[in-house]
Amino acid sequence: MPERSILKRQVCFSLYAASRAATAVYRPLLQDLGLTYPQYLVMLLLWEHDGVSVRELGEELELDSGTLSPLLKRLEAAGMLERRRTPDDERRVAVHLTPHGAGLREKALAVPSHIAAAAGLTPDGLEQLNATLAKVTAALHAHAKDPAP
Amino acid sequence: MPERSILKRQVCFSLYAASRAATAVYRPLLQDLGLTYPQYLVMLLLWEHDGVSVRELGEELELDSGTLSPLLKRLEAAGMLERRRTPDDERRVAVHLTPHGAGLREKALAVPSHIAAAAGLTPDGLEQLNATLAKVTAALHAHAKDPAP
DNA sequence: CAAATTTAAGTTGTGCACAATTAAGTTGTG
DNA sequence: CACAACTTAATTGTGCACAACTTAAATTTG
Repeated sequence: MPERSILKRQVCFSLYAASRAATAVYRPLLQDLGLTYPQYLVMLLLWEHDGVSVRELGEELELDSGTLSPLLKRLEAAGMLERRRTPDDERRVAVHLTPHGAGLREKALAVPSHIAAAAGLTPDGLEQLNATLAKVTAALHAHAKDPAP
Repeated sequence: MPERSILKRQVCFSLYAASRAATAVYRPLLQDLGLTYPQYLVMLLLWEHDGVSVRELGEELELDSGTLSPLLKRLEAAGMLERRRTPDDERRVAVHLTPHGAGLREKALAVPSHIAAAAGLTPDGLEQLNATLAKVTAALHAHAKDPAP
């Protein structure tokens, strides 16, 4: 029978612990860029597609405006982006990179390989873990919406 | 080549998203017990071994006193536990369940099976994911301590 | 077209995480 | 024994997450 502690037997704790451990590896790397991990995720999206709306960011990150609004405000205060209401739909706020924010991309390119190495998995193992996690997340989301039987 | 977004290709985002999705499934179940997910983790440890110290809780959960002290204070205020400095070493604080806290265990027994079902994995798949995550977390921790080459 | 509904973003309040610091107790060493 | 080094908790301050609510704009509908 498993000798592991009550926590180590629970896959949800493993997720929780792994997620925090990954963020901890990111932290010093991102600190050099002046970013936190959630801020880095926002910047990744903006580097790919400048000018997305707060709603679109929230959809990709699975975060609501209660989290994103203050986060974007901080990034704006740091001079990395600007928020502008879109003229065609005054409800929406489009997020645009400043030159400083756009320039940070170069320095951020080295980050992912660092993390991949730290995880101690082969590229194949990483890919497989990623696929499993995507599947689990989708199943959990489906369940959260309709916590049926 | 992969059509997935910049985020979905990153295993760390998958971890972050999966962890939050799992917590979201826990939330309504634990709300019935008057617990948050981190509080539930603490209670799991106490149900297994009453009277552990704050340091030991922190070691198991990989959390420091900056997180645990206020969390325990809230559980104490809710009447679930008591904190007592140990006589043999006045630095340590032992955490003891109250009858109410101990009694909650029965109601919490149904929780894990709910989550396992929601994750949409076979028991085998869960076990394997758990093992992979444990391995990754250990590798990440090792790297965090010594961010060498 | 006016009222009701829906959508987008922001605000407020609670509870983690975590860095940095503080305070008090214990241990080790000269 | 004295006192430096270490250990344990708690505190302070920042930044997420997330629920609940507010405000304003757009859309739907009677």
